[in-house]
Amino acid sequence: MSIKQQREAEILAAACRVFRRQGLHHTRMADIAREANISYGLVYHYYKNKDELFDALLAEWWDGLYAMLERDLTRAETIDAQLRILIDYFLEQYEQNPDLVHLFITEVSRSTVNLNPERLNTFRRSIIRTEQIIAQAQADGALRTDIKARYLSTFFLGALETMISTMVLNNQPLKGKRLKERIAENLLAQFFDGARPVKPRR
Amino acid sequence: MSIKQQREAEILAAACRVFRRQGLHHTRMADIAREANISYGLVYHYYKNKDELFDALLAEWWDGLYAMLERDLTRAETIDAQLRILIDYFLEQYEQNPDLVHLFITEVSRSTVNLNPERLNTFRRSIIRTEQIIAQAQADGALRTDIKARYLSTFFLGALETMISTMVLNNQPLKGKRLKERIAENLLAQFFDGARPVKPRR
Amino acid sequence: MSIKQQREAEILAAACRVFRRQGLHHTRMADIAREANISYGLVYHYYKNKDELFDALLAEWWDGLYAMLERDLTRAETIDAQLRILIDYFLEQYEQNPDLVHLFITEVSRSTVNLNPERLNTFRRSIIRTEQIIAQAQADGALRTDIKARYLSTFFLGALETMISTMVLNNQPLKGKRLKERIAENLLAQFFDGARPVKPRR
Amino acid sequence: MSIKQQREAEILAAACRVFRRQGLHHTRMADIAREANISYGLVYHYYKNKDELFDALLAEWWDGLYAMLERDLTRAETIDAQLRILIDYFLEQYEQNPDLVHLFITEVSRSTVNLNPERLNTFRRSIIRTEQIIAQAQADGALRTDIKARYLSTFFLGALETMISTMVLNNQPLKGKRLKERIAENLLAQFFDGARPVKPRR
DNA sequence: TATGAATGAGCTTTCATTCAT
DNA sequence: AATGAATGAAAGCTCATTCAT
Repeated sequence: MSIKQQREAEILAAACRVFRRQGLHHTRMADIAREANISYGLVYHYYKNKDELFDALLAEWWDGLYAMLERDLTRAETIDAQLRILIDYFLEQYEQNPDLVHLFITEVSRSTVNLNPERLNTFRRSIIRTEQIIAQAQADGALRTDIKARYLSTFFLGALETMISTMVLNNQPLKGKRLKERIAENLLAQFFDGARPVKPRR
Repeated sequence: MSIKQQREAEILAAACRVFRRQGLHHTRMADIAREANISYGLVYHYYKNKDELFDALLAEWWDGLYAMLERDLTRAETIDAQLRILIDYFLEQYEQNPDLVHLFITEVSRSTVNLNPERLNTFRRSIIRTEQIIAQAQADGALRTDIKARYLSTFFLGALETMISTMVLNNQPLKGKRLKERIAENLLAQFFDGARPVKPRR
Repeated sequence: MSIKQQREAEILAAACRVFRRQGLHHTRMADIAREANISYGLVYHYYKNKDELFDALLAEWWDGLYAMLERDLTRAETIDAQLRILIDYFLEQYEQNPDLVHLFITEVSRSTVNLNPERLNTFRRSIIRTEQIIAQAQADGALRTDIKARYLSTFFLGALETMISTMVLNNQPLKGKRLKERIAENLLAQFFDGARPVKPRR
Repeated sequence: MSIKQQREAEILAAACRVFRRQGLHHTRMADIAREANISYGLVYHYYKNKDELFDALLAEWWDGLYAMLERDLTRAETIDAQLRILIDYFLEQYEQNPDLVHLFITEVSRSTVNLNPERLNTFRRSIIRTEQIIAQAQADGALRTDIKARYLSTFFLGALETMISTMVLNNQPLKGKRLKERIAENLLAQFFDGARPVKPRR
């Protein structure tokens, strides 16, 4: 990793921490520079402006999400496995980089004003991709068809995202494989089988 | 209704429209004044500053939500009826005042930086109240107990909120009793019975 | 006293109290109205604007001071009696209306920006008048001549004014004839005989 | 002297000039910037706000005054020498930096609203210190004791301050050693020996 | 690469004053 | 006489961004 890349990573990491603490709009370029222990002029040496810095910060997240959707999801065979992959991806991301996920949740997932058109497009494609997976499962007879794929998909993603949000907003760390597994299983159980008292299927 | 109250309502309505169009942070007091066809000094005559104006705007929403929780939810007998009330409340709010719900979704539901402590507290109590309802239903044998009330509650609220969010972010109007009913029923069906192909219960 | 005059007096009294508390430049017209228990629109009914209100407030003080100089001072025979009259006038004014004297000391005596040309003129004439009295006493052989009248006058007025200022700034009330007498006698004693240990004159 | 210190000095000097011309409350930050030939924002780069700028301006004056009191006054042997030092300090300050002394006289010496608590404290200590010197001289038999130290001190400082004020308010420059000496001697002569025609002491 | 001085547009806020009622 | 709604000029202050060094 070159010195330049190192500096860029440092700045991004610093920006991420400050954004989490203060929110995107209450963060000054000077705050980021101070957090990174550099002068604020230098931030501009690496990033053209605040928007570009913010965008660079999201880039890794987006790229990872989209790549995952294309690669892993397509490969998985059952809808159970596919949704599990989706859940695991988010939980792992949160475990590894909670600040970045926090940023996504608070500044992006519910408002599009902060996104440039390209990112917004990636965002929409991700959601549509999930919907397609659901629709395919319906066609395969693996999911009920009396609820539109669009709704099922919304319900699933909403539950997942809110799960993460709750942890984010309460500053809950996500430590340990066991906890992640339980969350994933609970979410899938509710999604597939519902919240009614468990009756042995068949 | 006094002139004062009328003006306050006009300003709040104008603010709501502008906030929706431009987002909280990209809205200037001058924008609100222009939208309300008054001088910007007058906005300050009625509201001390932007934060207080924003807070006043949320107050109706919060007060309505919390009052509903206390009144209607407690009265309803089954968990099905209770959750239906919750869903209906949000859908009706969105139907009647989509801008305000938009504001809630984009500026509040996923970030707490814009909230003063009192509002934040009301917010948290609402979530806890929902959790209590779920827990009670578990105790009554109406909901499965192998998933914590906290998780079930999160999944439900997440699905509901994302449903609304999707409409909000796509600027979908919600017109007509039929559409609201279908959405509510779909959400409840998924939540209670799961996404698996429908097998006749019992 | 007509109702109109009563109202004007009330407003002036209220203004005087607020000016003392907050200073001329930190006082809003609304503050004065609130202190007088009237609407701020009404203040404008009686006084054209803030400057005119301030000027009206000073008018009594000025008029009294100037009249006294013309009337009493001229009549008194010795320089001792004349200066005593001057001192008594200030001390009595302070006793009766400390807020007004406070205003004079803090907002007028050391800065002329707040005065309109007419008032400024009266102010200057008062000082010149005092100087003339001193000069006359010098000519009569009652005061030393090796110090210019201008200086002697300055020293005397400065000592007097600072005496009052000290009481003003420390919020000392001036109650009782005895205290006033002692202050006056001390001031005259120092001015005439100096601060050296008392040696019997003659 | 660093560039930063230079700029700060420039801004202070500019502020001092504008304050003198327009008065503290009629001076805009923009006026100061224009006077210093710098951009508006740069003033804020160096001083947080107008109050802090004003305070920084007074700091030199205060610090000098207080240091002088502690150093020179304590060292001088007779009360004559001590008061002469006090007078000389003010006259020299005025000669060197009339604008700053003007500011002190017009905005500070007669009103405390513009002072922060720390400066106010220093101000009060200076006055008390002078009083102590007078009291000591009384104890030593060098000054009369039938007038309280507090009054003698007030009379002296009042005469001195008004002397300076008169020059300040009339925009009299103070040029030349001779003039300063005469003023000082006159003031001391009046203070010590009084205004009566001179009778040879002893 | 690095600094932070310098800029100024743009925003919030204040408040004297006017005016309809 | 009385009110307080309404106006908008005039400040104060912020901060993204540029630029000389």
